[in-house]
Amino acid sequence: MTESATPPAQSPANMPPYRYSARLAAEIESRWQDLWEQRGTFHTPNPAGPLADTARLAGKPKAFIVDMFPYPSGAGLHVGHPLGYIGTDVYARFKRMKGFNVLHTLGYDSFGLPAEQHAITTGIHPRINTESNIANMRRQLRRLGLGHDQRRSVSTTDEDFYKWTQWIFLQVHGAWYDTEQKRARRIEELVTEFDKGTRPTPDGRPWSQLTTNERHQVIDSYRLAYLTDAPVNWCPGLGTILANEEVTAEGRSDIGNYPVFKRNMRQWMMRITSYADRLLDDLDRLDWPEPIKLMQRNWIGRSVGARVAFSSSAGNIDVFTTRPDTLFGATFLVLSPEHPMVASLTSPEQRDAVERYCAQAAAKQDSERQDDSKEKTGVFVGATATNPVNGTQVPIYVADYVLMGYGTGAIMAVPSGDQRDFEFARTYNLPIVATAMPPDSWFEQHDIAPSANCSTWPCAFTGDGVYIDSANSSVSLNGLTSIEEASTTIVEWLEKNSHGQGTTTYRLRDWLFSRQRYWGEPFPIVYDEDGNAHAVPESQLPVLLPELADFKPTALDPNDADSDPIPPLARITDWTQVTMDLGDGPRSYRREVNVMPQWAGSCWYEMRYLDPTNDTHFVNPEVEKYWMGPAHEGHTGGVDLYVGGVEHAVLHLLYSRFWHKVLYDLGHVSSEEPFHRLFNQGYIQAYAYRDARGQAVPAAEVVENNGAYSWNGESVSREYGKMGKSLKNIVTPDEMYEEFGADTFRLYEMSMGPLDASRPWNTRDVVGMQRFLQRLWRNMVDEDTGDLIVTNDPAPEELLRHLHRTIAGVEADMDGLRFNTVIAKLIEFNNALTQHVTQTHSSPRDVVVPLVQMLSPLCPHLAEELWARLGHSDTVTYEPFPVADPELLKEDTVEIPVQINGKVRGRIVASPDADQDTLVALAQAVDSVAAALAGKQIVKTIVVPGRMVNLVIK
RNA sequence: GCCCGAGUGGCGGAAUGGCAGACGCGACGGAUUCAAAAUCCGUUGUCCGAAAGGGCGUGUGGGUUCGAGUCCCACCUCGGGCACCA
Repeated sequence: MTESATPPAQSPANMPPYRYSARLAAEIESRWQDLWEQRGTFHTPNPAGPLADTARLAGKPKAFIVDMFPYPSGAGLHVGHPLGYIGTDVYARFKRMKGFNVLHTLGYDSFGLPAEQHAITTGIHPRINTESNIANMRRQLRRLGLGHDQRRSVSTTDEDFYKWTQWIFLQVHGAWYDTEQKRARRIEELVTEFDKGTRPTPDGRPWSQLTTNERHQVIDSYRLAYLTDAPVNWCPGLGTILANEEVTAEGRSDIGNYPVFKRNMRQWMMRITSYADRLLDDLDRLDWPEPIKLMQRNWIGRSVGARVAFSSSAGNIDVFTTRPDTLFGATFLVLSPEHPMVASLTSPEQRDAVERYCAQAAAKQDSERQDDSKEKTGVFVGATATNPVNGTQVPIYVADYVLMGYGTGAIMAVPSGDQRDFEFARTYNLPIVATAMPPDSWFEQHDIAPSANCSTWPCAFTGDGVYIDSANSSVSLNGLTSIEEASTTIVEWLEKNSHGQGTTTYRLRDWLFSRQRYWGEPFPIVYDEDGNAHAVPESQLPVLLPELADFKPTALDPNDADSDPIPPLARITDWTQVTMDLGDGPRSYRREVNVMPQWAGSCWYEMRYLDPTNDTHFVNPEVEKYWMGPAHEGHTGGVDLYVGGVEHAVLHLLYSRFWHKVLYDLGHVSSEEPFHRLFNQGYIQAYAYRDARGQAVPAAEVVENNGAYSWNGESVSREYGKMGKSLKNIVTPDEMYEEFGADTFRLYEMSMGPLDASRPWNTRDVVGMQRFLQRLWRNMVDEDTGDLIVTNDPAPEELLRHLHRTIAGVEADMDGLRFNTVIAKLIEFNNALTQHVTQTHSSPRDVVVPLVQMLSPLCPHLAEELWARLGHSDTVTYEPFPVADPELLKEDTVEIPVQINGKVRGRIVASPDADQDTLVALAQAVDSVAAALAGKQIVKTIVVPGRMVNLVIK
């Protein structure tokens, strides 16, 4: 049997004419999909604007359910792609039946590198490709029966979408971060403060004395979107800047294998670091998976410590440390090779060595420098600095294990308290001084005698110890026992004596926001003759991406590190040069020729679903308030459920939170967070097979025999991972529609396991879900005549009780997105119904109706069909979800296990609320229990009423 | 190296600290059929046993508890994230 073989084709000739087969399913499904579209079944009402229908939303709570929108790939879908979309569709349909006004749709993230790269290889314009890909994906997804409001589907490349991406950029550009109020404010308010003198200008001169250019520069330095020289990966051979992910470990381009150079270039940045604390702290309020929160916390990387000034001949050297308590143990300083003071500190004797070392470091790739398996290297600069706590002269080194981009790019090295410093000190024979006496257990663990003499230590000690040798005339840490206490003490001293201050640094960097590409949103920015950036007025948005026949980047001499990129847009000189009136008459300006990164559109797209055609606002404020809502009890506001892959844990989910907070601060949105509840769906994985030469062979043709795999008689090896064209293991939804129908396919994907777990695809297993639907269909429809076999006779009580147990369980599991156990419960109930139908040849309406209702979120087409056959003229979509009757949930009797010493030895049947004495008496009367008890003494009796009895004997 | 997450039948997976293996696949047996497919019914953790029944079982080793897949400690394996962040 092959792993993913298709079952033998059914023979329609011998099949009963009304069997629920793939053929019948296809007929039902396409009919209902057309009906839904004609009737606008999934059109969701807004409280205002063109989509308003206040009557339909009256009294209903709202549920805004969003999938992470896809990039419209040309490769088409495989069965792994729709997993999350099916999950959200089932949930959305469930919530509709629970009386919620549900908004669910899907847009397309169409700008960016993949589309552009594809265009470059094929020579087809990205717009053409993008549009045909979107059309194809819409077709494939429509066939799945997703209940989306199609009127609200948007694409980030639509002009009336990216108009608002540009508008939001201008909001960010037009804002600054007030560190006192801890929020973004409009740049005009900053100007007012400067003008009034309530806020001093950077150099202290009155605002009125600054020239226009000077004012412009001061204001620009405060903006949340700003220009700066930032190091980038410049690849002249491709004519473009590359993302870190696109550069190989050897420092060459992933595509084309050209050299890549680190260079500073003028780039747009977003001041996300201003929001570091809020992005970190607000995580606590979100209903997100803990691992994702943890990844964001690590990414932001807040570390609390101190800056300490060490004086030197070239001025003060600021170091950052998280362990100010170890200051007395600092025996040398280390500067990053890029540190601006390196040159001025270097002595003439050491100049050659230092320059050589820095040049080597500059030539290295980040990945090389960060390979911590290698030995630490560094060079003495020939100068010393003074430790402010004890006046010690400590040598200054330059070493590439210190990074310029973190803290101050300079550290104080405490070899006794930091493993990296310890290794460096051992390599260069630098002194190691203990400032804390480790506990005896630490010495035992390392098999050495307790001693403060670090010469015997095998490594640094980083825990809590008793402080020693840590005092000067005005402060002493000696005798303290905790890092926290010692740190507080020494920071107070540093601040009092102006040697430093407590401070917090972050691993998070500002966001590099420009790309030297074509397929992205143009910046709404122009430059004047002095090079000052100006915002394009709102009234002139969108700044359209100009049509460009040759959209390829200009390739340059691959080895010329000093060349400059020529972004595609720079070549259209009649576009880049523009005359406009920015309030001081028509002038000539030069447009920004970079474009925004792929992330820009995805930072806010969900809000455009709310009001997709609005041409005066990015979203009508009333509509925004209704769907995104302000925070309330246990809810941060924003999207109610956001489902997508874990790969967006940091970048997209951090950038979008940042933009949302800026919009909140400026009063444009009513919630502080965009996504209240986040759920990461797992991935569908698949087996792939390779022959002896390592070539992938078609997985569908591989034969398994006793755990060995072969293809065409040749033995092949199996691996487990992604589905991919090159692995020849792709299974498409279209194949599943063809063989089983969309409802069976949906059901299988939901039944494979919990939604957040990854699982292997097995086409062989799909048939189980089809059999279930066949049995369910047969329980209501005669396979030979097509007649309904449903009667109005009441169901037997036992079946009714089973139904209500099922309702209660299904409802709870639906709410928790546990669709796999929902399906198990429905199958169990349907199996019980089958027994009844087999005996009576009829199906009681009072259990069939709720069964169809419960099935409808999972298998909407089949449910609609049965619903109509049961005599309803309207869709089942908005029917109330069945409610479990508490009376029918109570059992008259329950079977209870009787344990002897924790092992089951018998069973009793009793009333669920029988008391302890009754249960024990019943238990002792059971033969097997009595036998086990014979001659023994019961020393303890544990009874959980309605659940179990345990007799402890000896 | 550090930080997360996960280990349950032949396979995917179920189990508020209370009958381990729900449900599905596969396999085996039977009904139906000229025959097969499809469909329906039954069996299916493992070992001993003819059976009744019993022993053993949730990665490994300890612990808490009347009772542990579930809680605690240590370890092993796999998956993921970060990676000289001072």
